[in-house]
Amino acid sequence: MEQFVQSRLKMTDVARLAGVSVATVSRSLSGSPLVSDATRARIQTAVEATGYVVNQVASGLRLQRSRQILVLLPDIANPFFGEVVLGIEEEAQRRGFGVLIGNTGRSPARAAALARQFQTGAVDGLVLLTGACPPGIPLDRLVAVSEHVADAPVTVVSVDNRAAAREAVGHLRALGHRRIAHIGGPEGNILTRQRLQGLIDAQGQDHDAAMVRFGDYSIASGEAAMRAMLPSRPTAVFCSNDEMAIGAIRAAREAGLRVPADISVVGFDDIPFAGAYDPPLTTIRQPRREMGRVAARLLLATLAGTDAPGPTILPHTLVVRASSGAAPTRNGVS
Amino acid sequence: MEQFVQSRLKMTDVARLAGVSVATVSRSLSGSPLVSDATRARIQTAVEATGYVVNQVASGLRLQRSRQILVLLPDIANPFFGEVVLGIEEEAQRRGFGVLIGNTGRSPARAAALARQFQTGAVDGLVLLTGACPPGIPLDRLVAVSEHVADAPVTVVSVDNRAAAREAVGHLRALGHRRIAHIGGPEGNILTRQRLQGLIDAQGQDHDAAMVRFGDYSIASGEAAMRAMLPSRPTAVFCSNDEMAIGAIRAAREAGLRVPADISVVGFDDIPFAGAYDPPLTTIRQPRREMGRVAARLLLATLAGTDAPGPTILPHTLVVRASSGAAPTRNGVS
DNA sequence: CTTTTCAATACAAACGATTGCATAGGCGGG
DNA sequence: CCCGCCTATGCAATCGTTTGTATTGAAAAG
Repeated sequence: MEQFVQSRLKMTDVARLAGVSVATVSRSLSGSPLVSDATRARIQTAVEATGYVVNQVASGLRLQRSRQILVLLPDIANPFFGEVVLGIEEEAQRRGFGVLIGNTGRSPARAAALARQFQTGAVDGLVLLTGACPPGIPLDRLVAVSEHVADAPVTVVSVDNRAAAREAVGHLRALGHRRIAHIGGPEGNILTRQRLQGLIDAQGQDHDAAMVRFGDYSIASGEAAMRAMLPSRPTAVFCSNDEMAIGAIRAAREAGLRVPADISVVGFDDIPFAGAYDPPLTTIRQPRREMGRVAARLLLATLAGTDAPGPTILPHTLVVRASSGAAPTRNGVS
Repeated sequence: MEQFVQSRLKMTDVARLAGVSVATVSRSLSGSPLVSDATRARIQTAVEATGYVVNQVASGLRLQRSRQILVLLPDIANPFFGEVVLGIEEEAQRRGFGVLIGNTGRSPARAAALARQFQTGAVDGLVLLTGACPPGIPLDRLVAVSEHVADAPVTVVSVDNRAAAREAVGHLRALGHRRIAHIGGPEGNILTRQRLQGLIDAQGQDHDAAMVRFGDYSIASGEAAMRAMLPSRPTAVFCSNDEMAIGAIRAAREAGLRVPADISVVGFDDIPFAGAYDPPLTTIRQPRREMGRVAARLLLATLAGTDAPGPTILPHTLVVRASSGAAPTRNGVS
């Protein structure tokens, strides 16, 4: 009834079985040319017979590297990150690196605890999907995605947020909207500022600072922000992510407005639910998988000492769906 | 322009600074009573002055444990898991354990690579949120959540899926529905079978095997399954998760049906988007955070050798929202 | 047949922390 | 005043790999 649990094998066990020293086993396993074919074969047999795998902890201690990277994200439940992580994994795997994920939960303490994984040698590098960078990480071991890191010249892989916002708002203006509200991310955040700036670029004279609110990227915060702005009678709202856009739609409906007939809504990110919502969300698609891939490529290149090539600003796409439509005419006749 | 990067400190550095041996530093840091208060204070000062943190890799090698647990999930983008992970982290943190997350992407190869983290001593235990258990992990280092593990008597923390399904379908029957379709998870899966059984329990004579389809928990698969079943004219559909329920709603609408006037939809899980959808989804809420907490508690207890107490079947809740309503009368008059 | 050379292997010292055991003082009792 | 005991500390082995430096044996060169 016992599960088959082999007691942890050591390299010495394999060595004994193959009739060689651990040095030879180690060299054989790491593909050194200093091992004869015959010996290599015997070792291979022994490894397979025992199911031995090298102890990464011991190896990591000796080599001072682990061939693992750690992805730090602020909220594992946020659907934006899934695809980014896939991109990272894809690229890491190709280079023989493993990927671990750490959830900081927006808590600096937890971020610091995870960063210890690095300082301690358990991982070789970090990909930050969160703006808060734990202290004490050398810059060449770090790449950020989407979020700029405060107070540190960390490489960031992202879209051109300002241009994307400009495009989103331009789309609304082309539909005749002028009274365009905005629900941004956390106030003060660089991303938030960039997207707001894009809105202002597009709105020009029509920009109304009273129709700007800030949320925390949650549905509830979008709902609250929208409710607060409804008295100003916007005909459209541009939201800094899709969750807040969904919240905005809910608030608008609660007030008896139809989307998009009475009010148009544009989101950001194109998370998987965006296209499935009713109405399907018009939004800015970020090339999330590619962003992950590029970030990993950059990080692994710097870890390897190679210089990291290629652009870090990736192209976004405006995805027009049913949540945005022509602005209502003044007398209510569309 | 250089970032402040302290070269990696070793315990010897701290020891030298405090004027003691590494042994004493080690003892002091691990709270041994064999260190005098004066020495302890001096060491503390030195640690703080240098910002030293112990090298977990070296420590792990010596101690043969890492105080880390690894959560394996099949799809990091699935919103079901977020809250579970939070529960796990909460409990782990309380016990001084760190939590890492591994994304298996339903690929056995990746699962195996992550399992190596265990075999290699980088993590002490595993929480599986995926049905596929990588081979070679001792049973007492494992706890599963929600999904049963095939072919192995692994402890599983879950709700009573059969009873929950029975309750969901009972709710529909109480609303007058008899022609109830079902979209399950992957065919053959234990979870899928349990929920199907609950449906059959509740439907009794009314159960129609022709109105059962299986999906892969994605919106698209729910949509496809629903489309396939619409010709059978169900008045309600019970889906094995919320994404597929959303897919079902989309398919129904595409066919010109109103939800819930023409067809009621019930989901499972109560993911964050369920309540925000239009219409808000009637669904079975799983106590996800608590499931995570219990799983972590169980795992850490067995790791510590303590016997793990308490139930592993947690209570679910039927959350009635607007996607379910009275069955339409035969002549179309409701 | 000796010497050089070279390929293949073994030896042993790291990597950085932990811990059993030895030891150095300090103190009380005789 | 000396001895034993106890407390606080140091020494050194250990965890499992990797790798620079022997070392071995055989083939090539003389």
